[in-house]
Amino acid sequence: MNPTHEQLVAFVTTVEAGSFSAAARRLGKAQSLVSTHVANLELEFGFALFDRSKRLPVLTANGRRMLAEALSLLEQREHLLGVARRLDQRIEPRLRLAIDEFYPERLIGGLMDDFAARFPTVEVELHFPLLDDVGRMIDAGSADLGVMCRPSEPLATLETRPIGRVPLRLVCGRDHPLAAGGFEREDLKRYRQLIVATRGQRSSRQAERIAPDVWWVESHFVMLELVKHGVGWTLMSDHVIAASPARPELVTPIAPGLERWVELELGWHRQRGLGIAGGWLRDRLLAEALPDRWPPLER
Amino acid sequence: MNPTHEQLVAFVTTVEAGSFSAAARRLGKAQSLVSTHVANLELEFGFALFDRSKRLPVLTANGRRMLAEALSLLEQREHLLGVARRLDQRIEPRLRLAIDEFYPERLIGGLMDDFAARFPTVEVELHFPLLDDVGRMIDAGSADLGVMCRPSEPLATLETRPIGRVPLRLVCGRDHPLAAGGFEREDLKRYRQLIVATRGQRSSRQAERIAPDVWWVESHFVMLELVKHGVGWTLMSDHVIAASPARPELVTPIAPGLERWVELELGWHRQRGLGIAGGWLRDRLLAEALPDRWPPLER
DNA sequence: ACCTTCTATCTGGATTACAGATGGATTCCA
DNA sequence: TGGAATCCATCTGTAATCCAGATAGAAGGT
Repeated sequence: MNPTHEQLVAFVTTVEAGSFSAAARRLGKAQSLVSTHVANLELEFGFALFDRSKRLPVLTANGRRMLAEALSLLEQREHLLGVARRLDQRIEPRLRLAIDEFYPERLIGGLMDDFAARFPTVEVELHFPLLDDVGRMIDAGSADLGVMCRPSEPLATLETRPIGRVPLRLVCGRDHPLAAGGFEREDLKRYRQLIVATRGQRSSRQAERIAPDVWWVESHFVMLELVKHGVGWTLMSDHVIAASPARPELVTPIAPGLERWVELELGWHRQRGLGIAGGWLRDRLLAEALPDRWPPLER
Repeated sequence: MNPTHEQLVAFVTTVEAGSFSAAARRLGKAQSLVSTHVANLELEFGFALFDRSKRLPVLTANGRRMLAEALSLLEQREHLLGVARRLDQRIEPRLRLAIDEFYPERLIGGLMDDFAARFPTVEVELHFPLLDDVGRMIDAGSADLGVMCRPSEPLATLETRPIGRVPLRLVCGRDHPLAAGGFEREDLKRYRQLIVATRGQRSSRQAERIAPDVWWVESHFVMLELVKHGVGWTLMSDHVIAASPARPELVTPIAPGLERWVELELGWHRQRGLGIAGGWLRDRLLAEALPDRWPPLER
């Protein structure tokens, strides 16, 4: 009986993702690889981990029991890697950042300039994921450090610190009924609301909905295009609005009684830890938290 | 950074065995494989685990730190395997026993007869190791269940239960000065003592020495041949004496004040556990412990 | 009924794993 | 001091394994 790390990862990721195909997408592997890894694990163990009578695999009782063991083992392994990483006196060769699009880009520029000067040998990957969750990327090992919106259900494997919040403004098209302002908060419910979210995020984003009529869109830019055309209204941060090609056709009317913001936090893997360069960047990001007061948008 | 299970096993076994070559022998692998596994682990970690300036590798400070992590991880993995094994309702296909030669063979015959009837599909390996330590075999995974002498430094990874003791008799050749009997205990020190032990066991067997002049021999049978020829005397159990081709030329004089015996115990891997068949045999071996009184040797 | 998505199986190419041979160095013993 | 034994690192060749991608069948949703 010799289960491999990859088999255990395939098993655990299948449970978390809900299917072999979703697990494969998350891991960046072929679906057949995940399917085969789990099947081989079941052969080695001598019992089924999943019930496959329906289209989607469902954990068996034994599977639940082994899931607990596998999670524990993978956690222990991350711990070992974390210890090794801390003992490693070298600067890591690569750092992968995942930054939610709500985080203002202008804060990153100067910081990464300093980083480049200090760590010229580190290859940086800068992701602004939307189709993936930042927290899940860190958990899965495809990102080392990330800026994310505070999740409703935080992942236990992440170490997180709050770094501030970004205020959100009401945005609509010039011809939208809300464009002139002078309306009550209740009036917002009469018009369609657009919310940015990926397929897996709808449940966690339900708290953001105000209107009963909601469209979910997987792109900030596309959504603002729709807003420009009067499809509905949304709540968006200044820097995203400023960067949109639709900017000239967008208006941000005063919404009395509507103070909304996005709480952002920095996260990294608790056990895996960070290298020297990653630790430096984390400390800088924590030190330079978001400002409390925001300048008004330039016209 | 993706250390494999085999790399961690090679690392840990090298520490325990004292060298890459000894680890390779213990694992039944090529020396180059162990050497390469550890070297690759060091490349991944980014620091040396061993100091190789002398002929034998010596753990570095970082290596000691990683050893603790690796042992913990391997223990956790054994735990997972143990859980899987207990959930596995099938009878295991193979059971490997390692039995110290001090354990009387005649107690095994009937027991294994019952075992064969009850578990006809289980392939049994029966080892009577001398060049290997029973406890280490279980620890390393090359034996599932074992009968061993109580070690002076028990392995923490083993679950053990005492199963009795085997009395030892003084044995010498017919022409040896001690053959006639009628001597005091102090007289034993005047003659050479022969002790069975492998290379790694001398330190743990020091407690058995009575005479200052000791020969260490790696075979019960060879040792009794030497005793027959008057090279020295030894302490041995009845059943080993009875089975020796040298038996007719050996005598067992009464040694007043010399009560010696070997404490035997049953052991298995704490985390890895045992299957259904192995569990059955363990329970039978525990239930049928060694008798307290021994019949005299037949002439 | 049709489309989308999922799973299990199969194929082929690439990569990896490992045993064994070898040379150089260290250590021990006579 | 010299020879033998043992150890380690490197190299080679063979075999086995790994994985992506294609495919067919089934489940589920609209």
